Amino acid sequence: MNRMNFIKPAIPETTLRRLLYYMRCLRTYKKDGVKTVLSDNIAKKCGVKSSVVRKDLSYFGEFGVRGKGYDVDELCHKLDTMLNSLGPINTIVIGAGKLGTAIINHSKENFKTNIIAAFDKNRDKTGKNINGVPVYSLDKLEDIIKENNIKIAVIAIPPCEVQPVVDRLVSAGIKSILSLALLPINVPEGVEVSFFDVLSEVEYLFLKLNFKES
Amino acid sequence: MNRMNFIKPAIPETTLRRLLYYMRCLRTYKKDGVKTVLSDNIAKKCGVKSSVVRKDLSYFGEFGVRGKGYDVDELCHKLDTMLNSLGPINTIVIGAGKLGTAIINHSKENFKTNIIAAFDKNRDKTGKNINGVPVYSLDKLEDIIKENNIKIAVIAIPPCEVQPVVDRLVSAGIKSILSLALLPINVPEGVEVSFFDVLSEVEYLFLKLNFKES
DNA sequence: TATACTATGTGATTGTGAGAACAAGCACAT
DNA sequence: ATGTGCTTGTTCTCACAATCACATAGTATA
Repeated sequence: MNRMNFIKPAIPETTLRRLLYYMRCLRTYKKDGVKTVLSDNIAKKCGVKSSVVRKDLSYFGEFGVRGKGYDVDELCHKLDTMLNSLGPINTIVIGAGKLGTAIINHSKENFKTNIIAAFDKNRDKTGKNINGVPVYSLDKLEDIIKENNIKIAVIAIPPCEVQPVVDRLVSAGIKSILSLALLPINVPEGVEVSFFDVLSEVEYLFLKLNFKES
Repeated sequence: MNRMNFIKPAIPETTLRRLLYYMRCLRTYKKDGVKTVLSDNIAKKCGVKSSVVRKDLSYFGEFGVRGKGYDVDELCHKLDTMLNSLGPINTIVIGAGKLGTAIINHSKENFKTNIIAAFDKNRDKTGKNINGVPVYSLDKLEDIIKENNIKIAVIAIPPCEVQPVVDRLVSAGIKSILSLALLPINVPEGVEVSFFDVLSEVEYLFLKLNFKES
């Protein structure tokens, strides 16, 4: 049954995360000129079971043909349309230093996520462009967020300056913060914070290896 | 009950991940000179329930005093000791380009994760040091992995070159791969792959906002 | 020393996601 | 037209994680 038309169905977070894998996978199939795929093809590529793929897709609709599989172009298109109907993925980056710049440049190779503005307190950074993305003074923060109805912000500034900026982001309407600084930050109910750091991920993998295996 | 001394207890993955948050949180408490914390203090900082904190900690031992809370120094020290007893978190980075270099430099500010070697197929990169980390030719891959008993590798090379390198990593004994390239990769049973990309994370947060809220 | 109070540690319960198995449906051959 | 084979969509079961609630054990105070 197609639940797509209902408002806000309860889709598991794990499903949403895997959906990104599937999309990625489907795009490479499309690029390679593959016409049809089975749930098991996708599953193997993404390292999950085929029943998981089918169940995940079933949250969004019926896309396949029994006995035959999924039409790559069609599935790709339908999922894309569905996601585009949610509006553009607009985001801002706080901090136009090394890390911020790297993220902005990296984003230009990715057509999904739009970084529409960067912010820096440093005078010699503001007013310029980084790969087409304007760098504003932090004074403009609230204005830009409200004008563009931004809900997600990426924070790439030194740890000690994080909390005041977070407070401003929250009161300006930001609902989800991706922090590249490792220290814990305080936000009110309803705002989500995730941390993002390669070395933390390595630490986690390390713990996992040590506490799960044999 | 302290399960630390038993071999490979079944600790939930979610607990392991949160443990990193707690540690991070405890270090800032320590730095701020806070002597004692309650499970609820940690919980609020990390965005979880206090009972979750207590249960998570209980997998590793009894660290608190009823009616009083946790001694910050003591808890910090005990958890650190426990993790150090697992041995050093040694890892290697494949690819000494922009991304690889950034990670290596970043790792120098983090005392937990040791990057002990980098690899690159490019002749003008090999033989040099990046912030103290030697850059080897890819020929040395298997030797270094085996000599140092490396289990985790971070891949920061162009997508098209990923799969052959993965195959070599796996047969050299790598158990966990963190890929910074977005394309799916194939590994045998028992080897885990995670993907890591800021913009994918933004995409995920976006989906989460749209499919979870109100 | 006794009593009230406070916060931990844990057993029990609820909830949620993964995996397996099966029913349903389409294509194609005969 | 009908049957066969194949893969999807879905139900059901199991396992695991989050949450609750309470017993436990310490502190503080009079």
